[in-house]
Amino acid sequence: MRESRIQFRLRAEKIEKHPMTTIVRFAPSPTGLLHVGNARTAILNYLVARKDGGKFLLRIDDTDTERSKPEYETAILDSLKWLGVSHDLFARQSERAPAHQEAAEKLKASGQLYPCYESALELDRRRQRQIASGKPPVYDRAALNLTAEDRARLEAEGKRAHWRFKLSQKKVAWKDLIRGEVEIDTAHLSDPVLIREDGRFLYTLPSVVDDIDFKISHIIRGEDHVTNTAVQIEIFEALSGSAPAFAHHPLLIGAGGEALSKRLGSLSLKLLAEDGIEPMAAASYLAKTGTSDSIAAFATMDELVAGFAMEKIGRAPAHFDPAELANLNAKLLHLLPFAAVEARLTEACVGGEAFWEAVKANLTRFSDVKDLWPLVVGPITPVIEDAAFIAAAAELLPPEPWDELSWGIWTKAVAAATGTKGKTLFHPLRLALTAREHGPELKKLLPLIGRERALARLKGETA
RNA sequence: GCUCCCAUCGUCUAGCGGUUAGGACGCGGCCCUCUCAAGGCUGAAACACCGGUUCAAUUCCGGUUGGGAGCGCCA
Repeated sequence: MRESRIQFRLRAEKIEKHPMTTIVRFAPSPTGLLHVGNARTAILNYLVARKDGGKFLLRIDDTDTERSKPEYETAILDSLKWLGVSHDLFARQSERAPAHQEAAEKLKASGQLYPCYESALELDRRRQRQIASGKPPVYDRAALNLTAEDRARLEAEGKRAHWRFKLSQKKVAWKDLIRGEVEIDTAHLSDPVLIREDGRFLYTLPSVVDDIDFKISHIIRGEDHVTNTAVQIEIFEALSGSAPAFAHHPLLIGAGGEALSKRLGSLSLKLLAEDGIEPMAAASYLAKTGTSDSIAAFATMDELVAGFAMEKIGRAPAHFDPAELANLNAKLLHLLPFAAVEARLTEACVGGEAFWEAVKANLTRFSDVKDLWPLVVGPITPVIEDAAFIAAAAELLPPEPWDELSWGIWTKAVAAATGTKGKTLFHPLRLALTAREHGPELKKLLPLIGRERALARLKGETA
């Protein structure tokens, strides 16, 4: 009896926990480049999908035909690919007009979508007036009082209607996966325009229709959408009788506390890539900032998936600091094994495993390997300040084969012969061999340089 | 102007009435070391303010201040 009840409880919890398969979506509008704020939303969605074994829909929200550009869509796709956020499903809102139309007809039939005839200019003036007199700029629903005759007259005058969704003017509440209980009073909101005067849809209705048709289980987006969510829940309910789960994450703000805006073109992923930021450094930073986890470099998405939990996301805006990302980038490079970069080293026409192991701790960005490679293969024009000392050192260069011990053997011999030690011993050798004050450890570099080339440099030749 | 959210080291945060207020990044020092890194050890660094409630507030409540967001025929 007791046992069976526990079993029942367990089963019930399981069902409740996984009522359906997780399907999330990331829905950028192709009106600009993907920036770090969008990318964070994309990653969060991706991690949820991966963690739950669900699916990730990439949806291009291109209902604004004036501002949407195919080249932006391409750029967004490229950026997501670079980031390592892959999608299972793909859709473009512009291609789903019939479904949107059908939904609109349904709402018109039920009287929840009503025609309005005010001009944009008129509405704008009205808003100004409301704000000036200290009132919230909310649409007064004047069009709701229009009779059939009024409408016929306006139409006859050549006026075309735009259509608004009739809000319940009640409180809409949901349990936000990040913010907890949220309650929005739609009485404080304007009835949203769903269809423009020219017949094109605004983003609100297509978004809901597509979320329903693609069986989206969780809508995870920035907190700039919370009031939209109240509106959209009402549309969800009008159309399908239920709404998905919602999670609104805090927005990213600039290192100095200023707003991050896509429209200002700030901090696009494209720019980060050009700056030599590793995709996984960006992904690690964006997945971890604003969470209770330490911000650290992770080499694979799998690790980020393993550590992900919605509960770890905070409720306050997080600062995005490019300097911190650059630092994380270096950290990531330092922990990458040769196998992870082999192809890229080949592509960059630089050395293999020994070279990577010798220089990786000195990298801030991957492209630094190109600057370091000449230390090994030349040409390097040596800097020799004390010719006699260097000549003496050259005489003592041990015979090959060389390994990491060769450096020690050689420098001990030089020390014994010349009576120098410490910096006065090593500094001239470094300058002669690499022409630089600083650089990777010479015990690792020397075998790579090789005896012939080392000797040439010690003789003052460019090699 | 109105509505909503937030407030702990410089940054990301842990804390859920009694703690030497913990960790991570960054910063300083020491060690290692030919240098710069890397690595090891170590140090400095925070409860925004004012009122309540309470034996006791970082923690609960109210206000102030500060920050974020929304109020489009944008998304």
